[in-house]
Formats: sequence, C-alpha cells, structure tokens
Amino acid sequence: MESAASDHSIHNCRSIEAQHVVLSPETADDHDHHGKRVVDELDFFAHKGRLKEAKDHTAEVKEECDHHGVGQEKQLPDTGLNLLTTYTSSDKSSMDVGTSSSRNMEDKHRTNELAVLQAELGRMNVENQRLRGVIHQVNTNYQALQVHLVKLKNQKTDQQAAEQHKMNLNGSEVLKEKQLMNEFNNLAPRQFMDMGRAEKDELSQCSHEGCRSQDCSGSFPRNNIVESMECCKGTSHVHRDISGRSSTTGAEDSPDHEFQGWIPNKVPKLMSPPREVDQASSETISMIKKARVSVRARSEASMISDGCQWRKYGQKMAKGNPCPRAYYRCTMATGCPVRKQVQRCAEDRTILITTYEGQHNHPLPPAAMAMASTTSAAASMLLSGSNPSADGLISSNTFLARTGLPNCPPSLATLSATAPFPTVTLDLTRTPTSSEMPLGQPNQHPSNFPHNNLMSVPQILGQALYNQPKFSVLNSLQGLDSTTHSLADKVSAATAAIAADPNFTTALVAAITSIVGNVQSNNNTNNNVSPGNDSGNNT
DNA sequence: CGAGTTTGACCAGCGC
DNA sequence: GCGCTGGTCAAACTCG
Repeated sequence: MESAASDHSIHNCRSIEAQHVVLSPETADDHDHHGKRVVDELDFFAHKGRLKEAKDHTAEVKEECDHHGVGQEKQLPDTGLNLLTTYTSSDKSSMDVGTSSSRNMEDKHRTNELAVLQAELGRMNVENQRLRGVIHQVNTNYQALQVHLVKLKNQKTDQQAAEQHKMNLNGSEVLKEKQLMNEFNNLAPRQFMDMGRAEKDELSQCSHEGCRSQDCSGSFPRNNIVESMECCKGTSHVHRDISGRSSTTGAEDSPDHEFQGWIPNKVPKLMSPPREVDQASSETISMIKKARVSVRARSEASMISDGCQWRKYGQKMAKGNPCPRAYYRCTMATGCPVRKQVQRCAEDRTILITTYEGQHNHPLPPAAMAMASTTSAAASMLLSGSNPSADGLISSNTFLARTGLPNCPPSLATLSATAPFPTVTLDLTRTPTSSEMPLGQPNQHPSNFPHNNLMSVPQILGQALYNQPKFSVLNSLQGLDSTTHSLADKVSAATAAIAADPNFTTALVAAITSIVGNVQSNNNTNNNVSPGNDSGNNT
C-alpha cells in the first residue's frame, strides 16, 4: 500500500526544530517509525537549526577576529568587497622574524582564514541591505493594496445600502444593515485579516463594537476570523453545538459553549435565520468555516510538518486516485476542529497534497500559525468580495494581489470556488519561470525549488509570528504603522512570495534575523556587524 | 497501560 | 429509492 498517508506517528513541531529534513530519496525513510528517528514528513522548519549554527559561526568568527586583533569590521565601509588587507607572508616575516616558522605558518593560515571569512561577512552585509529593501518594498505594496481594498469595500457597502433602500426596506432595518456592513468593513481589514493579532485584539474589539462579552471572553484566544465575525455579528448569529444542532445566542450561555469541540462535517447545515441578511451572513460564515487551503508540495515524506500535532482518524481510498487519503485532526487542544487531509497526487506521486480546514481553538505554536493564518486569510479573501470567474477560478492575480504581492507569479496559487468548499491552492511544486520571478530576483537556483526552500516556508513565517513584537519593531523602523498591518496577510503574502521565489525564503530569513538581531544589538551596542549574516548557509 | 494507528462499518449528501 | 462517494467512528491492534 502507498505509505504516503498511512505511515507516521505524532507530528509535533516542537520536536522537529533540530531535525534535518530528509528530502532526498536516499535518506527519506518512510518505513520505520518505531524508535528510530524517522523523517517521514517534509519538515518546513528545518532551517532553524542551521540558522542557529550559522549565527553561532558568525559569532565565533567575530570572537576570533577580536581575539587576534584583526577584526576591523567596524572601521571599514561595508562594501561587500574584500577590502581588508591581510598580511602577506613577506610582511609577516619582516614583522615576526624572531618567531618560529611553525608559528608563522599557523598565523598565516589563520590570517588567510580570517580574510576569507571577513570577505564573506562583507558580502552578506551587502545582501542583507538589499533584502531589507525588498522587505520594505513588499510592505509598501501591501499597504497600498490594503488601502485600496478598504476603499472598494466602502464603495460596495454604499451600493448595497442604496439597493436595500430602493427595495422599500423598513428604515430601521436599513440602518441596521448598514451598521452591520460597517462593522464588517471595520473588521475586514483589521480583525478579519489580522489573525496574528486577533488573539490580543479580540477582547478590545468586541467590547468596542458592542458585542457581548460572553462572545469574546473565551479562554482560548482563537486566531480565527469566523469567531471574530460571529463575535461582532450581533444578536442574530447562530451557533452550532457539538451535536450539530443550531442554536440561537441564548445557548451560548452554557459554560462550555466557547469550547465547541469537534464539529463533524456531516452535521446538519445551519438553520435558516429569519432574515435574508442573516442567512447571507450565516452562509458566509459557513463558507469561511469550510474554506480550505491546499498545499501541493513535492515530498518523499508521508506528511508535511506544519507545526501542529495531528492524530490520524481515518483513511480512505478516494475515487480516481490509487493513493489513499488520510484524515488527521489537530490534537493540540481537546476539541480543536481543525482537520487536514493528506494524499499523494495521482499523476505525480512525489507530490503531496495537504488540505487544511477549520480554525484552531487554541493558541498555536509560532510555526503552526503560518498555515492557520493562511487558511484564515484565504477565507477572508473570499469575504472581501472576490467573485469567482465563470470557470470557477478566481483570478490568481487577484488573489495574489490581495495577499499583497502583485508581483507574485500567477501560476503558483489559485483560488477555486468550484470545489464544495472554496479552496486556496498553493502549488509549491512548480518552478516559476524567469518571467514569473517576482521582485526582480533572478531565478538562480531553480533546481533547489521547491525542496530546500520549501522547507522553510512555515519556518520563516512562524518565526516571524513568533517574533511578532520584534516584527512590529521592524515595521516601525521602516516607518510603517504596525497597528494597521495584518500579520496574517503578511503571512499570506510571504507564502505566495516564497512559493514564487526560492531565493526569497533564504533571503527573508536572513533579513528578518538580521533586523531583529540589529534591534536587539542596538539596544546593547552600536555594532555594525549584523548578527544576521547567516544567510549564506542556505545553500 | 496509555497513546496512537489501522481498518471495516456506518452515516449523510448527492446524482441518477 | 438506490447506489456511489466522502467523511467519521470505534474496536482492535501496535508500540514504547
């Protein structure tokens, strides 16, 4: 039987950081999951260890430089060129006539080594600067798009309100409608698309927008746009309990309502709310809840590691695919409704298709937030007015533009509305053509894509989320208002970007590490040597 | 013995 | 209504 979806044990992000991913067929060992360390997942986070190594290495180099009194980085312009003059052997011999030849040789060797390392350091500094510029550009693009989106939303709201008025709706209802829409519009750019901060903002948002505290005081900080929406939808929203019955808000008073537990897919559909608008909203909510993110990645492993802990609960043979489909549910919290399906592609069995569905009801580890936020961001895109085209595919350009990266190649991400549930597909198996490469970066290592770089997608995103406060510092350093920026959107944007450009992954890791490192080091010393010069280790 | 996996059975939705 | 299919359940099983 195909081992793709049937062979694995608990997948825990916390245990994988130090693991090096095995992606090559020679080393990917799918068979054994008993006792021995088996890498049967595509590990998205494997770079972390290497980054640390590189950082340590950089620190070592610096220390060595200081120790030998040769490290003069502070005094040299950061040109990236090896402008350090090193002592030649003749210089050295003239300076050090009295020492033994063995010591001469040793010194010479060290000096040469230092020169090489310093040259490397300089080169990385230049690369670092360039990447900062890239990040700044991405953020600027994102900001512009967000403003545009809000504008469009407001226009749409006004149009709809006018139409409602024409339909001789009762005046108070129109007012209510508009209020609802305004709430929605207020939420959309911030809360809906800001899953990363939703945890912190939810309470204040709800209290500010008049929603009942009961709705918002969940002990689980849910990074979940659906809950956010429900929270602020007012009195008309409908909850589903575990048994699938619909209940009005009165049922929420039960102490365990906020912990809804596993809600099977086969539960009955939502009860029809009394009013059209409620029905529409409920449908939207339902749609969002069903929104899926599908990730296609080339992997020998049976499952990609996405930072969450999963338990397999079923396996089925799906029609039209000889490979079985495995069903997993999140076990990081009791009753977490998030599921995922893992299946190999029928056409190309080296491609692993992982489909995520649902929103976590518990705090996520930083790495897992990447994927979760992408799901939520995808759902929010659906809310934001995307209209499927006739063939059911929303323009991937639109999608990518909404994710903040208009330059992202359109072939790598699609938003499909033909499936039972709206599905965003990130195809990380494709090598973008040179014309598709965004950000003006040359496609230098197409052969590395997607393997080596794919691994670090959630890693980098997760790391960014993990460093969220630092990220805010980064934004403010760049003159951006961090409070208006959706981290989740950045995640989506970065996902698309990284999918498009393998070099971007490495580059962004280096840049973020560098900037964060700089922020930290600036608090201590004014050291020109960026601690983030570890970008060169992602070969 | 507990946690996780496997796998056949069951159920609901959907199309004919 | 019937059959197909996708999704889930839960008992049996495996493993540390």
